Parts: sequence; C-alpha cells; structure tokens
Amino acid sequence: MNDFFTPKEDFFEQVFAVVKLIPKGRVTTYGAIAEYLVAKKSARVVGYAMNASHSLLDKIPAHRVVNRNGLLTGKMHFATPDTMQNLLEMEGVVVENNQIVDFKKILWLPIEEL
DNA sequence: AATGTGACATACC
DNA sequence: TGGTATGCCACAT
Repeated sequence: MNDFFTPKEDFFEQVFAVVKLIPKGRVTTYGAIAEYLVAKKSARVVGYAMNASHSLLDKIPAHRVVNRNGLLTGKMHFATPDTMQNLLEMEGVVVENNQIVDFKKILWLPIEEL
C-alpha cells in the first residue's frame, strides 16, 4: 500500500531490521537471517547488506553477525580487524581465534525468536 | 543492458 | 579432514 514510510522493500532494509533486533550478547549468522527472510539461498546478499551498512547512518551491529562457523569473517571490513572481536567481547561474547566460543549457545535465531 | 562482485553456504574430491 | 569449486541472488559499476 503506502510506501510513504516504506523505505523500500530492499533486502537490505529487512536485513538491517533483523540485525538491529539482535539482543546484546547474542550473535546470528548470515544464513539464519537469510532463512528468516525466506531467501536462504541469498546468504551472500545478507553479507553484502552489511557492507552497505557503512553508508547508513543507522547503527548496524554487524559484529553480531558471523558466518555459519561462528567465525568473524567480516572482521577485516571494520575499521580495524580487531574492532569486531573487541565489540563482541565488550558485550560479553567470548571470542577465541576469531571464532565465537559457545557459538551455538549464544546463537540467536530470528526465525525462532520472532 | 550486461558483466562483475561478494561480510555465505553447500557439494565435491 | 580440509581445500577447491560452484551456486546463489541482489547490488555496484
């Protein structure tokens, strides 16, 4: 209907919306978001959205989004490679060797929580 | 309009 | 058991 308040149904907006809903101290995966958006095939696009988050004024906790292995693959895209891990640890997430400890425990799945 | 790219995921060897 | 290859789909150029 009205697209006045609808920024666009771009995949990005949906991805950002979910990422911003990630509770502090929790993490999620690209595949989980993509799956929540019924586009699990487009997991790459989810990551691509994160790349675009740099241009947005919205604060996207991209550091809470990791790959399926719980590995901080996107750390290199932050200001510094240490930024991502630092932010996670600051929120209580234990990261070791660029990998999240007890990843499955703190994994937050929007498809289940929402 | 077409080609290239990528912060993933899965399959195969 | 781990690296290589391909698929995937939306955005950028």
